[in-house]
Amino acid sequence: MNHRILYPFADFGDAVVVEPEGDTTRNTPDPGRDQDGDRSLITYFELARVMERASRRFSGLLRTELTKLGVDDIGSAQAMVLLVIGEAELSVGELLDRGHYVGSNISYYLKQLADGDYIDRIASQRDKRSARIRLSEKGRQLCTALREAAKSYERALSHGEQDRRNLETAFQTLHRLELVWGNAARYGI
Amino acid sequence: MNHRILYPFADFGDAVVVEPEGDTTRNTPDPGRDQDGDRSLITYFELARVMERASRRFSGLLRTELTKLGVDDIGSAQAMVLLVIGEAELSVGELLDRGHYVGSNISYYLKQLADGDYIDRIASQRDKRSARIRLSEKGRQLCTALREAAKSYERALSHGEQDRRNLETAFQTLHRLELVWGNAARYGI
DNA sequence: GAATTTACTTCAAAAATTGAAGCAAATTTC
DNA sequence: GAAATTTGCTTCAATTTTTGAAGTAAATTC
Repeated sequence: MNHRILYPFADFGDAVVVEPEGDTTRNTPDPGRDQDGDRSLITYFELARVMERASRRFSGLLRTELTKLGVDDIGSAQAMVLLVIGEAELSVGELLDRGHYVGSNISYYLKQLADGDYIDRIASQRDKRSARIRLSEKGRQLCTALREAAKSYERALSHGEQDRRNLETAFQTLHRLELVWGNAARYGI
Repeated sequence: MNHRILYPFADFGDAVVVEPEGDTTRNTPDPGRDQDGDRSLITYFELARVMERASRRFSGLLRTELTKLGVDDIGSAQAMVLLVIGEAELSVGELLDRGHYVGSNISYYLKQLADGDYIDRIASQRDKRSARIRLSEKGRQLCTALREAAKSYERALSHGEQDRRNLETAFQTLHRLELVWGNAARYGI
């Protein structure tokens, strides 16, 4: 199977050969198909785009859930932070590591979460600069409700062994891209 | 292999069983590992988060490239729109479909792209409401430069047969999530 | 030819992001 | 043990992005 030879047809610079392999979702954009009419190709650009779109949909779901729950003082991004915190009790720095957020950004979120009483700040004896953070009862309840809601969405996605593997593959792949792109940004090339 | 029984350990509502299977990138956050200490689990929340982070890194790369190229009148989001347009000549509506953008949003981007002379608007005889859009020479050159740049980043990601398949799996999985989450948002549950 | 629909665009307000600066506690250096 | 530096955040101001409502003009339907 010679794939190198197929590249010239790619709409974007670098592409990846795809075996169509009968899938259930025949609603796929099939990027590249129109260009060469024969073989489907995906690029990092397209992967980046689908990530963005899927993220947006996910935020949309969270927002819908929040609205349903009558929560209107925080948005999906803040809810996401709550979910990241989970049952843990951590400092802002640890949260930063966990979530790969930007410092000033998480401060902004935490302020809103604190204002809405979704989190508690516990002054630490050891280091008075960094308070520890954990969910308040209100925050915990919201998280539980969101997780509960997630379960219902999940039923729409079949949960066979193959699906699990695909999900895992997607996760690992994206994680790798995150690292590579992150390093590329920091150290060039 | 009974996986249903593993769910109770999930930190978030719904999880997916993961076979660690020796991978090269042992920098993985290993979500869930701390909770049960034995098996790694990933959830849709975590997948959504890694999508967001990877998207952010990608935008970062685009921004870096743009800066390198001396482009400072458009950002990564606008550059992405240029890449979506590619060689096509389409109406705003078609672009909307392609990119799954929000109407007012793409108007905003297109205005900036038009102001920067990255795109041409060609009045359509058939329907005077919708002009057709395509890259200007300047826009085309920028796209070419960006695609060229993408190639170098690519080398950091090995391109074996397995990698291709993983990339494809990731794409299909995210696309499916996009659809399901999108439908869920529109029609509830 | 009036009413409705389509295909956008514009606007204003809100939310999110960024980078620089600031600050106080902790640590290191002298 | 005082001064300088570092750490671990927070605050601020400026941008950028997103959203929703309203508007407009052309096309279509009634």
